[in-house]
Amino acid sequence: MTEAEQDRLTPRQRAVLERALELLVAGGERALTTAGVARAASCSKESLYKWFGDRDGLMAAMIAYQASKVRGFADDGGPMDRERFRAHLVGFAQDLLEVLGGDVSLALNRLAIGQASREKSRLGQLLVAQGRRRVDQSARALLEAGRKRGFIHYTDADEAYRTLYGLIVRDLHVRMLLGEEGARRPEKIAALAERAVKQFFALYGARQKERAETA
Amino acid sequence: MTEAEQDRLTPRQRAVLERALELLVAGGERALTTAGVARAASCSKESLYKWFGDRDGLMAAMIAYQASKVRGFADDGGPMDRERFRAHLVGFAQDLLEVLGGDVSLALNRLAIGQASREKSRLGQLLVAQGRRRVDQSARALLEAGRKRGFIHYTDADEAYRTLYGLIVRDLHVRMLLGEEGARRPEKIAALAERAVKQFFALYGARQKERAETA
DNA sequence: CCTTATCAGTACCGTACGGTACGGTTCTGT
DNA sequence: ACAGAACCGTACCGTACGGTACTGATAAGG
Repeated sequence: MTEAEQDRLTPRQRAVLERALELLVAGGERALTTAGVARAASCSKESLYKWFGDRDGLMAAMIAYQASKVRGFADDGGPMDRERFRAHLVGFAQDLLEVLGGDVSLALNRLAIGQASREKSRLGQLLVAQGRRRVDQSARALLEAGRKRGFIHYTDADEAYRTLYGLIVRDLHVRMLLGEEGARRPEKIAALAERAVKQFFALYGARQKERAETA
Repeated sequence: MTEAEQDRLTPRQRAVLERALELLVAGGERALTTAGVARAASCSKESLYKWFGDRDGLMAAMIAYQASKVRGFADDGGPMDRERFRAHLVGFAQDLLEVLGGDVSLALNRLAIGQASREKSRLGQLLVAQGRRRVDQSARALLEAGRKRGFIHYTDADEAYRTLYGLIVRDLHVRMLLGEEGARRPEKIAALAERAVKQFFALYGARQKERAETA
């Protein structure tokens, strides 16, 4: 489902997708039945099939709809000193941890992972990737802004971003997906973000560039 | 299912679990039907229910059985200079990436993640955690050995290990779980491991301890 | 040879789900 | 006011699955 089709959703359809997402969050994929969605959203199954084609189409629409709500982190382009850049990175880390740990995000990732084995309907995985790309690209833009101003140094932007991602998320995402209780600690997010950014600067800060890059 | 019960499995039952794992790898959870397992393993459904109780018990047995095959990385305790320690870390990183990217591991993780939402049968998640704990503990022992010999420095072993994990795995595990093609690149494992260990030494090497620890 | 236990194979049952069809109602445009 | 579309609620159908019961074959033990 393209972005153009996405905008073509009527408010009614958006409301249906919201209810469907609630069902998915509450009960996992097994709770996402067409009859259940129709009942919860007070619409007919016939309308569901008319709007979304089939169950796979409904799931794809749910993912695309949710992805359309995740906005990137805009680079205001204004003056930015080193401390402001660092604060931006910490903010990115916090937002990332909050997004990944959100109920809807976890439920949709579980759904997409569950569908990953089926040859057909790989759309789910692609659409989740589309949702992630927004976050990724804004983060890459942020890194590039810091590099141009000389706060950090790298030769491979992708490598640098993935390292930042690893330092922030570690194994938290998978553990949250597995339902591990200790993994979701919203009160720890600030400290996790600070530590990750500190480590990232230790690796990619302009004064230590030789240590992180040379292979 | 405890380790003692695990050993009580007959060769016949192990063979059935092997076939069940093959089915799961080939077709995901939807392919793991009781009739399908019985047919593939040439046993009766009645025997399946006698041995494993129900479908959840079968899945738990599969996870426990597979976890029993994942061995940790033994610390030979012998003399170890800095280079040997580094080589051990690189070897751990390679093994970790290979295990996480294995077909059976991915299939079982997808299965456990799919079951995570259901209140009942959280066993799957716990047993996967048990399987991971073997890897975790041996890695922690390796780090501790390096710390005692002064090659690295940290105050919180858990923090250090999680950082190492993040540097090695980054977002590869989730992307592999999502079925992303570009994520599974066995030929890249060696380079990934080298880079991760290099970055880990930059953060936790004994000479740069103040940069990684002080918050 | 007889008994007993185990197990493969099959048939069966209840349930739940995806998808379709239809009657009745509300909204919309003319 | 009227025609047509959109849509809700429900009933329905085919299928697939989890779980159980039954039958027949095999093999060990006396």
